[in-house]
Amino acid sequence: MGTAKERLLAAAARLFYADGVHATGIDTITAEAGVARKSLYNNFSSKADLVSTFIDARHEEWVGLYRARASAASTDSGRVLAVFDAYIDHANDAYAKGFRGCGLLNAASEFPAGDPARDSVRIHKEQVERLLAQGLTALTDNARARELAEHFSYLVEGSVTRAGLEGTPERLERARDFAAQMLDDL
Amino acid sequence: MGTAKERLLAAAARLFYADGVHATGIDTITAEAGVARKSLYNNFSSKADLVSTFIDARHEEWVGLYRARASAASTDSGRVLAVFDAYIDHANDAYAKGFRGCGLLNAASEFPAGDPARDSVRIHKEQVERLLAQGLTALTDNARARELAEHFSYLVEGSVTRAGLEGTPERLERARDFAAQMLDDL
DNA sequence: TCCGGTAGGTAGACTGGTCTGCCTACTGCG
DNA sequence: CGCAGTAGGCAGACCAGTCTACCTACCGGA
Repeated sequence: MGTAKERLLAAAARLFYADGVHATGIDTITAEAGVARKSLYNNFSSKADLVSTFIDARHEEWVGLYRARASAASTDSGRVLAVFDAYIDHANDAYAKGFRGCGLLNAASEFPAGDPARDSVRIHKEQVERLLAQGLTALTDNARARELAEHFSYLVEGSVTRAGLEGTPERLERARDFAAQMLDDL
Repeated sequence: MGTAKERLLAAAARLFYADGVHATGIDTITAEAGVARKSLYNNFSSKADLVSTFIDARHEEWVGLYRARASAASTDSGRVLAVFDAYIDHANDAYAKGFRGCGLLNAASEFPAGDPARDSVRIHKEQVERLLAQGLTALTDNARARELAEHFSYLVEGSVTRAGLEGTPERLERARDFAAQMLDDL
């Protein structure tokens, strides 16, 4: 069953994603994890600390999905498109209450401007763009790679948002197609 | 000062945008509006009703910004890019606690899958894409117009999300540039 | 081998505060 | 009068977080 900390983090991830951060109470998390409330405060200093850990874990999880896709790709284009694939994998995961878009963007939108949680998500999205740019340098010059990375970032984030509203990964796949066509045209 | 209903809606819009829907209580809204709690329940059947009205009002407000930009545009391309301009206008509005991206997307992300609030926002975003497609039919054939409208929708939604994380409209302007270049290449 | 300390788990009471929503009583105005 | 507003009390639920008390499991030393 894993340690109390692992189970708390897994339960929090499920509930935060499905219902939102503010809508999920401490009692709900401990009940879902099958753990005493004290154990939560033994492992996390506050709910904000749990949220922060959740965001970092989500980030690592996505990077893992991306790396798996990137190392399995056989072409330079494929390695760029691995960013889209990682999001599609994410969308195809089983979600208790349906696909609802990017968990990090959803979490960020619950916090006011200037909140550390928003900064963490901003940095995560900047890293996604950086990974796109790195992949693109194998295909074109540096300036164009940066420009395309920014363009692809908007395609990814926009399509994952639309996909989340509709509950299916279709729009992510469409965005991937657009990106693939642009790579072909290079 | 306007009627109690108007002031409640304006106060709710400010607070929902700045702090989020769940984080904003009834008392905070009535205090911000300078209105008694009873007046809220005289004009809205529940907080959910107020949220629903807020979403509809935001949609109408955005359509107004778009129409102003579209009718001021002198070229077919300009009328397509008016969608980006409407979002940039929106971002440049004065926000009490800073620009935080699209208020409708932020609101939607606070509700679980299947909630009517999410449906309203999904329909809003579909209408934005439809407006893009309508503008694009003046510039290319129908199939390509639909495809480009989808692509531009992702550019808009992705860049407004990134812009919201960073607190400035810069990324929206970059996305507009990308779209403008694609229109030039038609 | 046994003994005692420690770490981390359980259950659940409790505080102080906020949430939505309903209620009464009063006021100003057409 | 009647309506729409005001102020504010109140109920019932939920919130984060603290606390007590008990229960293992393990580990090091006599």
